[in-house]
This record gives sequence, structure tokens and C-alpha cells, in this order.
Amino acid sequence: MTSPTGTQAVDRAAQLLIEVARHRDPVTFTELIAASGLAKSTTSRLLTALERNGLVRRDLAGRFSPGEVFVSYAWRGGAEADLVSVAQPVLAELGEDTGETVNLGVARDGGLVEQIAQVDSKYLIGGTNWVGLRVPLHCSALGKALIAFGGAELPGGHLEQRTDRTVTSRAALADELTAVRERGYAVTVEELEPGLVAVAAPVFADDGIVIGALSVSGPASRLTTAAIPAAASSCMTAARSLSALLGHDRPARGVQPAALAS
Amino acid sequence: MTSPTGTQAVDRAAQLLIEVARHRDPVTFTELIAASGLAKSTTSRLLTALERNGLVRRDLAGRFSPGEVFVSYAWRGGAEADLVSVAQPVLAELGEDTGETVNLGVARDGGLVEQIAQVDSKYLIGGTNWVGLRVPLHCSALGKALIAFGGAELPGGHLEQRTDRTVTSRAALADELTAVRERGYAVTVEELEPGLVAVAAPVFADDGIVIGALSVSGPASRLTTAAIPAAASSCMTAARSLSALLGHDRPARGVQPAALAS
DNA sequence: AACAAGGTTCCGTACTATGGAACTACCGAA
DNA sequence: TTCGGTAGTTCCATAGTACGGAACCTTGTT
Repeated sequence: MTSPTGTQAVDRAAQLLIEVARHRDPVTFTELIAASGLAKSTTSRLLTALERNGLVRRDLAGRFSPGEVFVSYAWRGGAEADLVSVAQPVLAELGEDTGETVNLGVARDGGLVEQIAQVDSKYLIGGTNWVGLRVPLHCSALGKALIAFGGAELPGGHLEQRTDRTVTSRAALADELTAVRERGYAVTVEELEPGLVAVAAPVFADDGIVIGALSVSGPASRLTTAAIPAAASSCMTAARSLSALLGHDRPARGVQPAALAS
Repeated sequence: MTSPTGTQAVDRAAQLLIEVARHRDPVTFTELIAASGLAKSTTSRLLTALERNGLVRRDLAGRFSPGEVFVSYAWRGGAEADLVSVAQPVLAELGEDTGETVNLGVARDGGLVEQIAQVDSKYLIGGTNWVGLRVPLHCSALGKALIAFGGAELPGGHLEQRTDRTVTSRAALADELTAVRERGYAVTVEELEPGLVAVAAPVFADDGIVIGALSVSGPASRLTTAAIPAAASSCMTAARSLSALLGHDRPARGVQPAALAS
């Protein structure tokens, strides 16, 4: 059986590249032969081509890691820029849906979450521009969503009491995070700022790790206990579709290894 | 003229992929045709193959950005893990050369630099294990090297006075950074901790941005004014060879576009 | 020294990739 | 609405690239 695409060589090379990029540690030539099912000579030729183009790198022991092209993409922050641009339409739709301020947040060092994209509320009373703003993990909906699903770690030390409703007990927080995992979304009610209520849901990358969270924020007067479930539901749907755009739960990735060999 | 490598299709696809990965913004099909000099049909076929394998992504407007494989590599922190492993032999040699404690540092949020790899001093009096330790940019050699070459930004606000020799005036610091750029290396003499002297030089990624710095640290008794230039010179040499390993100043990257077309 | 494992190069053949042309889709203008 | 122009995909016969078995080289092991 042959693939009728007219790109056999490229498909094979791409699968080798993916095999290298997905592994955390360098991959050996032999492992690549096993994984692809290709002939030694073919594998050697393809890998040499990938190496020549800077897509893979060979260390002194002859093992392969992703090459300079990957490295400079990552250092440049390409993934985050990409996330913002891919997310934009999703944020817009969520904003349309709920009418409230919508934010995309990612974890930062030091137990903080930074808002990296925003859609403004349709109401006169709504959030200001929070892009670039960093808030603590433990008292923001974005932060709780990140921690609950493994996208961030709560730092040691004192948990700042931002308002009289801020949860500062680690035990209480742990219980709440369990609830977050069960529900699929996080809520903060006036824990960061009096009168501010938010819900958030996690965003997954294609390999299942959490890379950020999506939130809907508004005044306590609109996001009442009764209104929260609907907002949370929209938020979760949006987060899921953003995850899907990033390749999470993608049903089948191109050619399967078995189909590579003749 | 043809390349006698037996990998024409893979080379061409790799060049298309690189063109997409290098650009900060999405690239159009037409730009890719121009850049590669290939026929429309060939370009279309190759791009479809890359897309099918998750190496590029096509947005709604039909423009191309790096695909999920790049995104998840970057989010996973693959580049940093890679840096540590690529750097290890270079650090080891620098340690051998100078006998002092050698560190690799990268910029973190909040005006800090984190040491992510280390080789211990050969002497009994030397640095302890600093891996994971974060120190301020303005009073560490690593930090100054990073700021001077654009790899980090000095945060606003108060510059902490760690010792009586810490430079806390922004004007004085600016002057010193100019000197760092001219010399190619940074020095701190008892500015972070009494008795501790260090020199550092920047490490460049393949596209010329600064991703980290390499330092040599020791007690003031050994790293005297007279001994500093030699240590700094070794440090710069090591930093340059590490940069070279990362592809910086690589003379020619594989096949040139002109050679792609038949 | 002989062997084994890991990788590369060689070379004739088979079949994959090529690119011109035809085709489709979409857009803006008249 | 029709019309041209631009952007991109599919088709197909042909050329020539990529294939893989086997020979060969290199390095580490018994």
C-alpha cells in the first residue's frame, strides 16, 4: 500500500523529526529506525538532510535532538506570540457570548499569572486593560485554574491576603482546587479585589500539558452566584476549542508509523 | 545543477519550514514561492505534507506559522533543557581551564538571573551549589552581561544594596554596561557578596539574540585585579564556542535558496 | 585479534516527485 | 450580474530522485 500523496520522502522525514522533537531526551539512530520502520540507509539519508538544514542536531554520542530552528523559535518566545494570535478569535467569541471582560493568562515565575490577551467588556462597568498585569496565583481564577491542572505551582511562603475574602489557608485552597478539577473551572469571588468576580478554565497544548487559562471577569453585581455557571460553561467551551486549535485531542496526526514502511 | 545528496524533496521542504519558523509573523503561500523559487504545485504539495504532519499550521487567511510540534517543544521548555546539555562540555572545559566555579545563567522575570548549570571549583574554597539560585541582575556578573547585550532588562524601582560595593546608581550602572559592551565581558567585585568576584560573557543563539551568560566565580583572594583578565578571556572564549554550538555565526546553512530550483 | 554493533556509502532499479497546464475558488470592479 | 484577476489545488506523463540491499567503514568489546 502506498500513500497517494506524492510526498513519501517528506512524510517520512517529518515523522523522524517529530519523533526527535517529542522526546525529552536525545534519541538514538537505532530508536529512530525502530520507530519509523525504515531501512537503515533511508533513515541515515533523511536524518543527514534534516541535520544539514538545522532541524535536528547530533550530539557527540550520535544521538539526535531538535536543532537550531527549534531552539531559536523557543527562545524568541514564538510559542507565546502564537498562542495570543491563535487565541484572539476565541477570546472575541467568548466576549461576544458573555459580554464580560475576557482574558488569556499564562504562569510566570514567582507564583504569578500574567494576562497576555484581553477582550473588553461590552458594558460600561467592566475591567480596565489588564494586559501585562501580573496577579498572584492563589487569589485569581486564572491562577487557580492553572494550579489545579498542573500548569503552575503554588510558591512556598506566605499567601498574600488581598481582600477579606482571599483564601490564605493552604488546606482550604487544596480543597478548592480539587473542586476545580471536578467542575473543570475555577471561580474567585472578591478574593483579588472587592466587587470583582471571575471564572477560568485551563487551556491544553497538543501534548496535554496546560499552557494557560481563559477567564471571564465582571462585577459581582452581574456575575452573581446564579450567573456564574453559565459564564463558566461558556468559558470552558471556549477553552476547549482553543485547546483544539492548538492540536489537543487531535484525532490522528498525519501518517501513522506503520504506513511509512513500504 | 543538482544536489547529489538524494534528498531533494526533503531539503526543499526543510527550507520552506525554516522560512516559516524564522519569520515572526505568519508567511503567505506566495512569499514562500518567492523565497524558495519552486513551482506553485511543488510548494503546495510540500506545504500540505508539512501541515499534515503538524510542522506548520495554516490560519484562516491561508498564512503559515510553525505548527504544534514547535509549539509544544517551546512550552515544554525544550530549549532550556537543550541549552543545559549542549553547554555541559563547554562548562567543563572552562572549569578545567580556570579551576574556578563556572555557571550558566538565564534571565528570569522580575529582574533576576537564575543559574541553570554549574561546574564546581577545583579548590577547597569555592562556590557552593548555586543551581536554581536567583540573584539580582544589577549586582551579578551574569546579570550585567545579560543586560549589556540585550538579554535582559533592568527592572524599574529600587536597586537593592547587597554589599557596600553594590552599584545602585542607574547612571553609574549605565556607564559600566557600556564598558561591558566594549570589553565583551562583565565583572563584579564584591557587589553581590563580600569576598566574591565573578566575570561573565554573553551566549548568543543562532539568530543573534542573547539567551544566557557564562560566568567564572571565585574568592577575591584568587580572582585579583591581575587575575581577572585571564579568567575573562577564557570565559569569553567558552561563551563564543557555546554560541557557535548553538549555531551562532554558522557560516552556511545547508542548501541556499538559489540552489533549490532546478 | 577477532567479533559485534552502529552507521554510512554505493548503485541499479522502481516508483516517487516534478512542474506545466487545466481547474476551482474567491474577490473586487464595472 | 458578469467579468477579469489573483490565489491555490489537482491532474498527469515524464524525468530523475529516492529507495534499500549489500558492501563497507568505524568504534568499542571479549
